[in-house]
Amino acid sequence: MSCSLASWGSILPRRFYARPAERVARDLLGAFLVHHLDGTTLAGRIVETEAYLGREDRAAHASRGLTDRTRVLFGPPGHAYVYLIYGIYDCLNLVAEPEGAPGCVLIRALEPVCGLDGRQASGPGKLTRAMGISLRHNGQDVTGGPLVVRAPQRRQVPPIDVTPRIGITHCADWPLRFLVRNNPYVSRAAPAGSRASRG
DNA sequence: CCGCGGATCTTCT
DNA sequence: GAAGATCCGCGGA
Repeated sequence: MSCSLASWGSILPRRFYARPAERVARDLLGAFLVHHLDGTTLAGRIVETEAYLGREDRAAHASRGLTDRTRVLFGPPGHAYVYLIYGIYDCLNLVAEPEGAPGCVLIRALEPVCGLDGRQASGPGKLTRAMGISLRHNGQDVTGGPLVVRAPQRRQVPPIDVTPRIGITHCADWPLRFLVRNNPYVSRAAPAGSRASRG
């Protein structure tokens, strides 16, 4: 992999995101998160995601309904939802589902591709720090602009593991975490017994 | 290797 | 006023 644009596919269109969050989360594996910042390009391959749903998902911010904070989640798909966690780290999500229906995908780990200069991007808090992503990106369109997601150049689906989500107390056993199998850049390995797959 | 506590602050009750 | 989609460093086995 390199910083050359030829290494990546085209920008994922809005219709890619206008689907159930768990489908979007799965299909984002292998795609590239690309950030053009201050004349430089930062990029990484998405290797770990989690889906967060709507009302029924008590682990999701959207389960509390429409508030100032969750407005972006109810808006059109293909936008960034960035929030501050524990007063320290910013977490990046991509809004899924058709407009009006809440749902998003938390980006949890990247395999460094370009410009990260040795910075770790494994873990949602470290990822945003490495990529220069912060609260100012909240609500930004990721189908055009400085922060975009691009398809793999070849539409090859990597082997995928499915596990419960990390660090939550509600709905802690729902299988909504997706990771590229055996990839060394995932934030945590798949717990024993929770392994599932799709080729 | 595993578990625990602290940092730090926004959001919602 | 409490909890929280995190991370790091410490102590013990």
